[in-house]
Amino acid sequence: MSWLDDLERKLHDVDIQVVNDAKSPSGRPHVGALRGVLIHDAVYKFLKDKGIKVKNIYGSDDYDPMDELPGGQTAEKYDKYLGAPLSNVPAPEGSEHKDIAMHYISDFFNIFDEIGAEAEFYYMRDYYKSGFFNEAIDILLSRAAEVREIYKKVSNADRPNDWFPAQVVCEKCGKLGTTQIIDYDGKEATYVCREDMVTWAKGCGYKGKVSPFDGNGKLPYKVEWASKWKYLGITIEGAGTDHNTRGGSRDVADAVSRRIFNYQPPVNIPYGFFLMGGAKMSSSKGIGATARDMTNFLPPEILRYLMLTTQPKRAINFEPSQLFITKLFNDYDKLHNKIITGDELPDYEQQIYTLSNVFTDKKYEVVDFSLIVTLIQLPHIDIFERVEERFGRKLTEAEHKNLQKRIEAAKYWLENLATEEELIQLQETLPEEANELSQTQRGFLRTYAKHIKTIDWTEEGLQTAVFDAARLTPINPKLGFAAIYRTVLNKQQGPKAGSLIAYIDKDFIETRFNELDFDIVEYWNETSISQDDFDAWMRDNKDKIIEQKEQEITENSTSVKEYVVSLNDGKTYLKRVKK
RNA sequence: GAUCCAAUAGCUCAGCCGGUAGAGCACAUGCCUUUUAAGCCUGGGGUCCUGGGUUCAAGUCCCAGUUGGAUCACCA
Repeated sequence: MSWLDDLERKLHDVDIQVVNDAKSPSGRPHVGALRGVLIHDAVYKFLKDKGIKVKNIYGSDDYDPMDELPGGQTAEKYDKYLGAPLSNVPAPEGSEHKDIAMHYISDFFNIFDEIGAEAEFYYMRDYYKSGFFNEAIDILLSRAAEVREIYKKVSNADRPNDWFPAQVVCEKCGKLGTTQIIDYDGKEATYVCREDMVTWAKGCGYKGKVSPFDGNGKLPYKVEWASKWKYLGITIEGAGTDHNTRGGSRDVADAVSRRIFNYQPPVNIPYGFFLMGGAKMSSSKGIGATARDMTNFLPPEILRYLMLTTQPKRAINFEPSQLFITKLFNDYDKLHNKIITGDELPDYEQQIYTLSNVFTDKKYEVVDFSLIVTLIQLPHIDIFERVEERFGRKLTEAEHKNLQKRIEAAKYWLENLATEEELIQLQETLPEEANELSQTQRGFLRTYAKHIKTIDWTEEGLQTAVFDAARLTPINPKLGFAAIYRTVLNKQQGPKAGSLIAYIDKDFIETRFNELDFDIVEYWNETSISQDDFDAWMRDNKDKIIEQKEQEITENSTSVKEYVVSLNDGKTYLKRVKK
């Protein structure tokens, strides 16, 4: 995988590589946040495998000001907290956590385990309150003019001379996002809590003087980023494309890091968004899948595969369609099967696999996802039993677990993502589209309905009967199947016909298959062969024939001769010859 | 306005360090007859967006442009 090899070449010359990523816990993290998690985790695992000393840290930026109302919460309750540090905002009703930052981040951190990501967590509130960033705050406030210059030069943003690169928590209203430090004497900062500081929060107008240290103050995002690099010794940190634009936050942080802290910025891994059906998912609006949704849906190895097989720079365009999901599972399975059969693989494919399949050993057999999707839509089917039947053995523990997770994924997909058309739906009445079936197909349905009266109503029997009926029509079995799916499900394809029919009422099937108008003369026209062709066929098979019957039938002054011929392979063919 | 990403078969895309253009699906032919999103064989189909440059050699590297998507310029 080139991007990892690339990265290895760019590593800083230090004793220990520190990989960092962070999330502001301002809402339920959307699935895009997982891309960062998995990219950084992949880097961590990749370097560790190479014998390079490395640690992976992940921060909760919980001292950031709350800049929007939490999803599903009332303005009444939370308006007054807009602009306050997230760690100081109370959690919503019913939460087991005290503050809203912990409320949101704790479940997100749980996800790490579930998807096999390893990281040491840290919380920015702790760093601020413990004074860890005191030195950074002092340096930045003292050199405010240089920071203003950087803002101007790098992102062409004008910062007035009474703007300082830190904010303090207002002693009166507790807000942080609304305060502007206008002076710093080396010990204390003079600030105003401004009404018009930002659009998303209103300050109280208070003016005061306070020490900006030990949690009283906080650095704004861009310079905070540079401070984290310097004081946490971060050497590798990717970020989404939103940060990576020219003059964007990454550029500002880079400049601050170099010029103020004399620290080489970490190796960057710019990565693209995670798009859902072509649209960017937004956590704030409560639309699109959250990280939690996606983790509940996809098995970890599939999710990891999806995130890692796409080159970081490219956007992942996730579609919840059956086609897309099936392909995703199949792509992974293909790779997995190559691994278990020991095929030669390009290095990067091997790498992706190793980084994707982090939980189980490699020696398990996977069950096709679309098959599972089909089976769980049919009642009374024990999938585990059916799979063991097919494998011809008991499932191993790993296989059982894997299958269980896939069944859950299939259920999730059916319940939350599948469209009407993708569901298997028994048609209560004969679908309109069935009128497009040929007379041959109609004849087949009638033949089949008649044939299954005489057999055991079992999945296998019903499946075999399709082929028997096809020979007796005669019709290409493919078209026969199509006729069944059209009349029963109003689809072109469907689950294995025998299994499907086995779970449907007998009378229903018989009625349905005889329901279409039937023009027997046209049917004969379509299915008849010439006497010569018939004779040729008989010559070809003459050694195999064990029984032969014939009859002539007439309808509307048209006559055909039907030959029913049984061969020694146990199969019976009908040949129809036009008179 | 600036920046980033993309453009390759009908569709979705792969193409790692420059070396005779690939896969899946779709399509077509043939086979098979317990194939139903779970058969098999074979085949057709490409101006690798355009124009220049570097090179013995460019889908790949460089420059300019076209089209589409995204991001930033307030905050994180």
